[in-house]
Amino acid sequence: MPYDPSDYPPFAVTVDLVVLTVRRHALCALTVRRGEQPFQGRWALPGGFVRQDEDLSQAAARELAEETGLTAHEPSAPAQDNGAHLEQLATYGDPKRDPRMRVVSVAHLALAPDLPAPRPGGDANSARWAPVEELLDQGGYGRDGEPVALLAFDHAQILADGVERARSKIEYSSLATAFCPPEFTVGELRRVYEAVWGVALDPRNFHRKVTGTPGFLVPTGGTTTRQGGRPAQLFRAGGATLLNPPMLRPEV
Amino acid sequence: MPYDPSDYPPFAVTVDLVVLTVRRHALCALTVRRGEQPFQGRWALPGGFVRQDEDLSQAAARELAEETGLTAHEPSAPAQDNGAHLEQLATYGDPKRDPRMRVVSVAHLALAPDLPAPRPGGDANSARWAPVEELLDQGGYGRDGEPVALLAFDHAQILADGVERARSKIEYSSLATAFCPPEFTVGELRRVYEAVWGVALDPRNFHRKVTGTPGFLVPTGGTTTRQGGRPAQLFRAGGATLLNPPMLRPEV
DNA sequence: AGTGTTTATCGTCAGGCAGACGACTATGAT
DNA sequence: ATCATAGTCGTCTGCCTGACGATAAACACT
Repeated sequence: MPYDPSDYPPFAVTVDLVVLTVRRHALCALTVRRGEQPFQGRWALPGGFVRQDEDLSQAAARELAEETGLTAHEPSAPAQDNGAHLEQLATYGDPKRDPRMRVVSVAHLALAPDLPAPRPGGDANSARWAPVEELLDQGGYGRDGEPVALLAFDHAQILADGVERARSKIEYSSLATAFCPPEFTVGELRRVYEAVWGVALDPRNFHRKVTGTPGFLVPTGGTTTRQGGRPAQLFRAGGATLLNPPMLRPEV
Repeated sequence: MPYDPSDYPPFAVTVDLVVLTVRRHALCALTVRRGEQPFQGRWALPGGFVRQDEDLSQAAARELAEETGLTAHEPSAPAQDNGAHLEQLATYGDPKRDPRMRVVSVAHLALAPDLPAPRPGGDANSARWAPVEELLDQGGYGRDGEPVALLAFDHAQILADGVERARSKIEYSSLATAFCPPEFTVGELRRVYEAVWGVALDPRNFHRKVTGTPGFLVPTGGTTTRQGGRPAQLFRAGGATLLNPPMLRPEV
């Protein structure tokens, strides 16, 4: 297959972001309102064009910073500072996915703690955290009675893929800590799992499991009572990234 | 971030293929010899440009058919006919990955049985199955004494990612059957796991595990003796795609 | 101060599964 | 006939999980 570098079909390449967080016991995704056609006025995932001189991961990190102020770290490093976890998700290139032209979008998945920077997009009117349940439950109505239309383009599919990635990845990795602040309790981590999976977990078995897995949690020595009830130990994420044996997601 | 559809940085988009099979107890990848600059004469992964009117998965399936004659089926469907498993792997877009221009490559992973069509590329001189161990063991020498140079472009990284995907995915899915012919024995399936993981497995525990997992294997009623020794039952891949609990890869 | 509520943490027990490994079976090779 | 090879069935032990009882330490009442 010889090919001429000067004779190839031109594409536009974008990055789209699935930014997830846990708010009020619900898994939420960052959405922005579109200002132009097509899908004007509809909600969409944040994203933008990849520039000529930047890598895909750089473009994703740049878009994430522009939309949330979060800085990203690589998938290999555990979440130690306030940055968000960022990893490539998948690439979407259906010829008809953008009616204007041929656009290939490299979707990325970002996991962030709840509101380290409470300004999604700077313009609060054009960006919001929406429960993924509402976004994926096609044609429902939001809490404010506003009809929740389908996301623009193929973003509902991208979001669904990102949510599924997050749900499965917290099973066998310590990624759930990316949803937590730098210091957190076992109960807070459990509520993350419960929100992402949409199930209730036994607090006693969960506590045994996460504290018994070497390298998962490192006690900081402090305690907190911010959840009410008996004070709980504070932990940081340990160095382990892969959990073996994994957390088991209850079936059904 | 308003953007003008007529004003965007143009990219070339390609698909590259990591085609894996198991030959002679070794995990092998399909490589082709490059005829042009850059990296002329070096081995590379098969691939090519995405056409203006085709989807990414279509482009990958087309390239796979051109190089091997295999037809692909979707990741959701289990391998029932002679086709190969094909799924998207990841996308590589470093600005310098191709010295000539900005190329974004959407890599795909294909798993095929050993030689259903023994013509890799039609031109036997320009394509070959190479053990991934040689390809990833940088700077070694092949069986014929020829120095095994690094793969062209970033293809060593792409191959490593594809191999890692395959290694982890056969843990929790029935994907290992994609390396087997339509009918196979438990022992043949075990040798697939051993080749992909590079470990030895206990035949008795393996047999108990795979025959005891509902939906993994369906007996055809026939037996074979092609491996020597006592005749073995023949199986087809069952409908189950996810194994729960998963196969456990021995550590270290 | 006492009582109830909430959350955290420790313990116990039974069932399931995996690793180690013995035993037996059915072929082909010598 | 004997051996080598590969397949198949069992047994046993240890670990992990799910179910769930019990205790501990805070706060909000009255």
